[in-house]
Amino acid sequence: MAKAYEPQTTEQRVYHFWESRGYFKGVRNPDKKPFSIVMPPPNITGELHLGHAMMDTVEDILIRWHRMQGDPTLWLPGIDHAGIATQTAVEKMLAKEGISRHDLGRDEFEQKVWEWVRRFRPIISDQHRRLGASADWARETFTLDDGPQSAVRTVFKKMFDDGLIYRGERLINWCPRCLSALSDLEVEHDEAQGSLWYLHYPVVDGTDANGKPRETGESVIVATTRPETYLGDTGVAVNPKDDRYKALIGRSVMLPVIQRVIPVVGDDAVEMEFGTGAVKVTPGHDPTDFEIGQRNGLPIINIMNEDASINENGGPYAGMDRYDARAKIVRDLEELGYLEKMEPYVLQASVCYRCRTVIEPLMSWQWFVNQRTLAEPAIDAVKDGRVSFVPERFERMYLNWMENIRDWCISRQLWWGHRIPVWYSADEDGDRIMVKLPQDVADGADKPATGTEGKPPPTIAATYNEFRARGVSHETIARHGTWSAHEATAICSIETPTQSPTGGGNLLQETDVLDTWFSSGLWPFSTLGWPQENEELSYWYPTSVMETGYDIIYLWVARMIMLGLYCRGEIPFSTVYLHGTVRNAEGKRMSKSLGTGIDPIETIDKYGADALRYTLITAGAAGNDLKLSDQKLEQGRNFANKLWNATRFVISMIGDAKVDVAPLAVALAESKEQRPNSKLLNDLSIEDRWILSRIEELSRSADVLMQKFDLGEAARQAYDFAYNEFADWYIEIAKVRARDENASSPSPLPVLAYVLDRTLRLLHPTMPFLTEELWQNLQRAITGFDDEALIVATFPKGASGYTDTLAEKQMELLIDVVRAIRNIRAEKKVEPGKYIEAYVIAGAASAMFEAAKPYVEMLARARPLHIVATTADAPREQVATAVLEGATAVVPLAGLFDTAVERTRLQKQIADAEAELGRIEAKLTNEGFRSKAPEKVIAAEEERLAGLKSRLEGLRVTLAELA
RNA sequence: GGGCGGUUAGCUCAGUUGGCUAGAGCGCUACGUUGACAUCGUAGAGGUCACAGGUUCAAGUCCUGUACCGCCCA
Repeated sequence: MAKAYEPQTTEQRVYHFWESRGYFKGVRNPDKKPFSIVMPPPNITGELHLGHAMMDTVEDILIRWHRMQGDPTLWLPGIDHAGIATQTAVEKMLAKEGISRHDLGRDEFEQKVWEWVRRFRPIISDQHRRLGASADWARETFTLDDGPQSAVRTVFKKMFDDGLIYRGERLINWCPRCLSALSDLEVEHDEAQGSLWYLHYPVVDGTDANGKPRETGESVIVATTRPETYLGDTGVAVNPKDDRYKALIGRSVMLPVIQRVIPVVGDDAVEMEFGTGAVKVTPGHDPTDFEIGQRNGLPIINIMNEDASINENGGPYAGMDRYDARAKIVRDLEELGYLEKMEPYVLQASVCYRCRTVIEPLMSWQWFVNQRTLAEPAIDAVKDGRVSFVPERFERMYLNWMENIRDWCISRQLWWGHRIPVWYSADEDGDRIMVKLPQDVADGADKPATGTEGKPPPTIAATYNEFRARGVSHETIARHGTWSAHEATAICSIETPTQSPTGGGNLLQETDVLDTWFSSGLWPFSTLGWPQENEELSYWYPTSVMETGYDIIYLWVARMIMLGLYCRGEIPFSTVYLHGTVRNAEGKRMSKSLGTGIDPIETIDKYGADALRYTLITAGAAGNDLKLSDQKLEQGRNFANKLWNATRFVISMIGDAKVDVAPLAVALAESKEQRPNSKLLNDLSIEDRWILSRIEELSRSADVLMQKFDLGEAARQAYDFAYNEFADWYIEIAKVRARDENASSPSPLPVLAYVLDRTLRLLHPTMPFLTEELWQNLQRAITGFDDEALIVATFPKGASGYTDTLAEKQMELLIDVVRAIRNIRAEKKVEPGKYIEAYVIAGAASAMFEAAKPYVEMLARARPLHIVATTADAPREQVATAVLEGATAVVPLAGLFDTAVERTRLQKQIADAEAELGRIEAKLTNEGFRSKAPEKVIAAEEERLAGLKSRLEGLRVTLAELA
């Protein structure tokens, strides 16, 4: 074995071993309860980031832990087509070649995206493997595979028939760059530095002789961050309680330049403190204004095109981009004296979560899903505990959102995704289908010309029938046109229909695709074959755990619960485990575009996958964000190396011999009934009994922690055990025993091998590569286990009830004595390698110390070491003394002795002990404590009191003798 | 405006259902290559658990309030 652990030469070989032996396959066993996780499908947009590393780590730990318990285990991986994100990514790639999707057209663009998919699928898959993910790769599913396609159409149809899906014209979030609607959840709010403009709207009263509105000379000043939207104003609102404006309600004002006369209305929603207290109302471009408009019967004027340029309703500004129009409008109003002032203002900009473009609220026909009906059972499922969250607090967040849920806009004007399974019959509704066709196609070209410079080609719009009347064929319209048909009859169908129910032909499918999260919401069962009912589905579903980031609790988790209950009447999973966001060392959100990202694969190359996994799982707690840094990764790497070397040492100690660990495994069987004979254990030396007692305790603890999803704490405890107990003490003592030529004590090898074996098992879920490699090396040196690989070896639950209290107490004392002598040596600056004489006044522990004498000598560099029964047997002059509970260490100092220093030492020990004694006595003399505290706690306090008292007495005697 | 968090050692964070002297990693100080490991070892320093009340025999942990910081939803 190499001198240091080399993950680079281990990981991929070990992974291949596992995969080639088929350990990852989910195999049904009707006699056993399954454990299943459906992996959140990473987006096909690119490579995995550390969030995925976190996801893989947590899920793989759970999966491996269950697999090691013999549970039928399925981890089902997948990839998400990620509609808007992938479309954006591919568009960016094409833009580098100077091509836009409009140059290619829908079909050809889609082919480009499929090329992208073929390129990234294997990359993503390999990255999961680098992380050690033991998923069932044969089942890997893509959201656009036939299965999920069929699931999507089936659910859509069911909802359509149930009246839960509807078309409607609503104010929606529109991304002018993606040219698509977004759901509320896909809009993010960024703080941005903007301005607040104060505009004069002249008050008018009737008309003058020329029929023009008559200005009264007064004006109302409104404040706005978006002056260009004044083009769409249909009212001014004031708070009816506002004395300044009360009188204006019912009167009118006139918009400058475009001279539209609009009413002043009263509405409680207007904040009197904001701006001037009078607000312009643009119902067509602001959600709050929309509501004010609805309440006060104000008309809606849409002033923008889909690309956020001003449309024909913008009068002189028509055709300008929204920001150019803003600048021009501000200039014009200023020149005409309508601009009161401008102030800097920090505003909440709503941006597209994919491309960061400022979204535009726009009136638009879209498809929606009614949410209230779906939410109710999903609320119940969490309230009654069928679905629980880890950590628990997310349950409250979930409920809060669910109880205030709003309808979900599911249509997207994209070219990539699940196309809505709705058709229109052109034969029957040809007059109600509005078609847009590229100009040249409408004029008879076979296909649109390329080279549109990133813009949609110029189109002309007409009804379907009008185009047909002009001689354009149905095929041409179907191939090159887009249509909006909200007045036509929607024919919803799972299979692609050839005619309408009433026999109409020339069907045109809805051009919109569905929100990606619609298909994601079906993921826990669409991946298992639904809508086909089959054995796989009935065995693995509902799944056990949904593990993902808390940032998509609404976007995804909530929808899976709603849709799972709706489609199959069953919860999709019983536990939701949410991990936090992995941030960089400065606490910044990692982002490729900002260059603050850390590549998980680079990290693995540098530190090893096990180090990364250990760090991710221990560096924080579930649901909390964590800052990842090189320092933390180093800790993981160092731990891996520590385990490597500890194992290497144990194996080298065993040498060519084969150690039989079976007797120990039997003696420490899980249930008491299986281990009636404890003679084997009783015959072992104290440190053996101690380390065995500790490893069993650790195993029991790990079992409990894992069940509670406390994965980080389980790993931390194993770390502490491996370092502080196994390596620092047990191995160090074993070294002495191994070198003991008299071989007076039994060989430590079986215990070393057994404890190491258990430790590797406990750590396997967290650090799979390293532990498998070490375990297999260890296997070659031992007999007694028939597990074929660690990945499928039994995860220890610990021998129930087995605690060797005496051994634990005595070892603690031994460790304390060694530390006390080391401490005295350090204080006196004794050369580290030099042996010095020492005494241990061991009293009742004399026999133990006598047996352990060689170790104490070696560990404390104390030779000759005298184990004596009473104080009288040890020197009292010129000695340093450490009085412990149960033993006293005495180190003769001769030339190094300094009475004053020793007195100070003793006095400090006394002071500490007295303070402690005071606390305990206060407790024990407290009536309330005596009567109300549990017996166990009282007994423990009494024991401590006794120990402390005798220790104090020893200290006082020693101090007295010193003087 | 509504909801959810956080505040514990110089830094980054753990701390289960309240119960020994509040822990870890990193950093810091001193020493050290004795045949597993310098990706190491030994010894050590370092904390009014944000603040103020309350409940309790007992509070970092439970309750109320305050301050500051953060996230989510409107």
